[in-house]
Amino acid sequence: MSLHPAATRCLDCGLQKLCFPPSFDESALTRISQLVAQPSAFSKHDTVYRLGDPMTALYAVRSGALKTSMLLASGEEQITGFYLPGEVIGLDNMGQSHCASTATALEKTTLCELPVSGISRLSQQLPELQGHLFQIMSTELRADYQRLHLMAQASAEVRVVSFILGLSARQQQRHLAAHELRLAMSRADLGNHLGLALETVSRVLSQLAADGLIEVHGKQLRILHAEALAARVQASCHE
Amino acid sequence: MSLHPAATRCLDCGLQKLCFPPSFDESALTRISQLVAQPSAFSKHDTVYRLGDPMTALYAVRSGALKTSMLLASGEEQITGFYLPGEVIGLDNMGQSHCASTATALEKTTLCELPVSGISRLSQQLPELQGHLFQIMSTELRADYQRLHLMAQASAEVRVVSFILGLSARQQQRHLAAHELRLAMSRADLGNHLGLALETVSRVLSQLAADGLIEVHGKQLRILHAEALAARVQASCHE
DNA sequence: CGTAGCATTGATTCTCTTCAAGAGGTGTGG
DNA sequence: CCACACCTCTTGAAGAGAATCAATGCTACG
Repeated sequence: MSLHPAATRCLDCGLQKLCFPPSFDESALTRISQLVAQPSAFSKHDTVYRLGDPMTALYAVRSGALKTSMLLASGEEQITGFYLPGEVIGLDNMGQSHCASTATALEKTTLCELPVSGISRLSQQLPELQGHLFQIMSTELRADYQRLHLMAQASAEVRVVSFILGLSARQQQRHLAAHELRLAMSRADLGNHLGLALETVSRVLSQLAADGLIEVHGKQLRILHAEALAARVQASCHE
Repeated sequence: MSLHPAATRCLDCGLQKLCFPPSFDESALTRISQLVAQPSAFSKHDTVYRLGDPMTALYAVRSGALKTSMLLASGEEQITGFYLPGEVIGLDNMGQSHCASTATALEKTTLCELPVSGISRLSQQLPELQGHLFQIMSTELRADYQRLHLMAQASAEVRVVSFILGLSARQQQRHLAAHELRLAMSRADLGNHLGLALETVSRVLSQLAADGLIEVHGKQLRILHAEALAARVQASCHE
């Protein structure tokens, strides 16, 4: 048997409400649990899947943090997202035979593996699961549109602030301190993701700190004036 | 032909191969057809759905062209995509009760309406339909990641050239002339979508024309040297 | 034929990138 | 435990590229 049998049961998992909507009943959760293998552990820099790998599963983040990226022919990397506990990675590979992206752990991370074959089969039987999958995929699409807008229109400051506030909101969903963030990724990764040079990211953070809106100590970030930050994002739109 | 009743049967539709993968058999197509209402017609500037509307359907483009956009609180618009015949709009609203985006016709356009309730129900019964939906959603995700990379890293020229080549490829899929494009959208829309000022779009097009790579006459665009264009996109990566 | 909207072109300004140097932190080996 | 090297982050100065402002040209449509 497994080492921590209870931990693999979604019913007992603290992240249940994040992975699945509240509408899921006990029997649905039980059936999903049966698909989930023992959570697997990854260390910093480990890849969960890589560009070109056969697409076998979705993964729900149980602890830690990851980045997903597209590696281009030229060797350039585009970081497409950072993922926290309760979030699902691999959606961009759904329906494909092979992975088009790469997922890399940013720190010690554990993941619940959801085999696609099982998920597809089960979502034939559970309309609410199918609906949920559609929903998280469309949510991902909408989030990307927001980011596209950010990249298209927003200044460096607005991009960074939006990212910080977004991260804060996601932490809050996890019932974690909304004002104490840990930037698991490097400045370079952050810059890549936001379409900025890493120096620019650093400068913006320093400026925000100088203005007394945040405190930064390496990867640790404290939000001092969330409203003032939000105001700066709005400000760029009002003109 | 397109107004003939029989045209609502996917089996008889010339775009069948674009809307659905070849694996769909006759009975599957027939059942999908039964969901599709008579194609509805839209004029330039008509909206198919708007931000906040109840989410009732996906739409397959039958003829014409549309743009989809997110309207932000500030009144700003972010154009998230342009859609051609055989493509499906509304995926970003899947699983949501209300639309988070707006779809606007760029010219005379006809659409096949696919009610979500029917689509959801039918995809419970047809695994290949469910798989296809997952696939087009994930394809949309991957396309957005490409665009994100474009916005994050690429120069104005590369953005415009990538867009042109992408459009050309999509035309080719439709068995249309790959080198004769009609830019149904305005320069402003194009600039918005690519994260550039409309003047910059215009300048880049003029420059490409001056270099003898394309010909531009208003909305009409002819590609003279596809390879040279592709080379310019690559060039920015090799460094 | 004239007007309105869209597109092009030019000049200037500004933001971000790039290049460069130095500081802070971390991990390893002596 | 300290010293050194390595890596990441910060900060500064210069330059490039696109945005903005502004004027003119083109096209379509009543």
